[in-house]
Amino acid sequence: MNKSSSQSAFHAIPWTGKAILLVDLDAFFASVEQRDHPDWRGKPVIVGGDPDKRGVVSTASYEARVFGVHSAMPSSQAKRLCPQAIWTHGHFDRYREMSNQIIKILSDETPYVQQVSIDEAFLDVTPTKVNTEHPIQIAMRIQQRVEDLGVTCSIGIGSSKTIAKIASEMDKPRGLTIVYPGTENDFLSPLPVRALSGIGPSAETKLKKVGITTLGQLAQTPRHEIERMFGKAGSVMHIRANGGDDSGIVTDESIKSVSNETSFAKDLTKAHEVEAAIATMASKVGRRLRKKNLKGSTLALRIRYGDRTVRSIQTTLAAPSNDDLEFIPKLYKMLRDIWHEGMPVRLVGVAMTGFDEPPESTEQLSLFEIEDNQTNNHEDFEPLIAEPTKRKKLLDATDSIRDRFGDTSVQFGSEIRSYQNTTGSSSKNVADYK
DNA sequence: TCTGGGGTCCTAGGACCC
DNA sequence: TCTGGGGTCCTAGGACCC
Repeated sequence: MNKSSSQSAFHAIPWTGKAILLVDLDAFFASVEQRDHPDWRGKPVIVGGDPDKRGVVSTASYEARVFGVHSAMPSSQAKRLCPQAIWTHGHFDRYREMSNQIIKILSDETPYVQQVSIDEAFLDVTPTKVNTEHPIQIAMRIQQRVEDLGVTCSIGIGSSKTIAKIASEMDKPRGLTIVYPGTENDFLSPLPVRALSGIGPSAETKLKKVGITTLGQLAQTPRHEIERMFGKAGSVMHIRANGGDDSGIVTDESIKSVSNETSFAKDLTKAHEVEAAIATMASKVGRRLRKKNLKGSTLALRIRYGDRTVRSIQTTLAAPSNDDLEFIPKLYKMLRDIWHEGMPVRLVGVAMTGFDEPPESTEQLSLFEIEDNQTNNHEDFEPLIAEPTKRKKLLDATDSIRDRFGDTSVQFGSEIRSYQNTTGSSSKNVADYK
């Protein structure tokens, strides 16, 4: 990319003050699928759960959106609207990989990159004496480089994160929307309150009851009235509706929780089914914690009942843990506090939070060591897990095997039951694997 | 055959300590 | 002996985001 030549051909109103970009990848998951499957390009593609298993749409390609399909729509409804759509459950490692490549592109422009999700990031590209380039030029170069990777993005440019975010949504896909400093209030005032990040269905309803439907009306309402309705959040939304938002780019966001949850095609009612589901979720959480080298001190269990009401229970562990063999029994105890046999269970979730302790140094076993440590004998299994350091090695080894051969390749007793009960698929235990 | 799964942040009440 | 207040931790629930 030749900066000087593109600069000479570039004419725009000079940018004064802070410049924030919001880069949003267009229909990201579906776009990656179309990139990776050339024959899917130009066709409706839906990434989401099964229509007959209470699934929802994660992302719909623009070709599918023409039929009215959109994110979070029940898959069953999407299927009715667009029966010819190509359906996939998604390949999240692949999306993560693409996302990382794009973050690298953004990091070439500035160190002030804040990734807000797998498909969105803020950048601070405020012109300085050293970096005099116009924000629009930077945005155009980012769009080109992202397209070179085979997906597209929309970008909003403004004087704050709030403005950049809303601007990015004005024109999709491949849009570039600029809100010049000083024009923020004209830009915001006609927009519906829902345009503001932080105002969801609940706040929208509450505001409508007092006659506020636009950001202009929200901005004109005395601050204290909005604070009375929404507390601290109200103060923030009032400031933002008035074009104010001095929040900066946060670059070092550490993980605060790791969770796994699943909804069932049919509600569970039997204790062994619910316990098996909990064990499966817990083992996934444990594995991800170990992968991230994290140990959590607060363990939480979440149940959604047949009537969709939710209950949760959490407990503080005596010592931080990432060992599901250790905390699964605790989850069973917690389960008894919020559920009894016969109550329909629609969803089970397990979460670990409380990562206060600095992560301990990574200690990985090589594949050779794993094979050396691997046992062929089921009788050796129990004594092996009783001793903490050996247990860590066992967990490392099973994690590695799962990485290579998939989740169902290695299962502990409590999990095996879950697969037999819910899917009927065959499974192997550690001892069978070699 | 309506409404997932991964997160973050806030609130409010109770326990406990000083 | 009684009362109070602040700070902090813990817990459950809920709003919101992508």
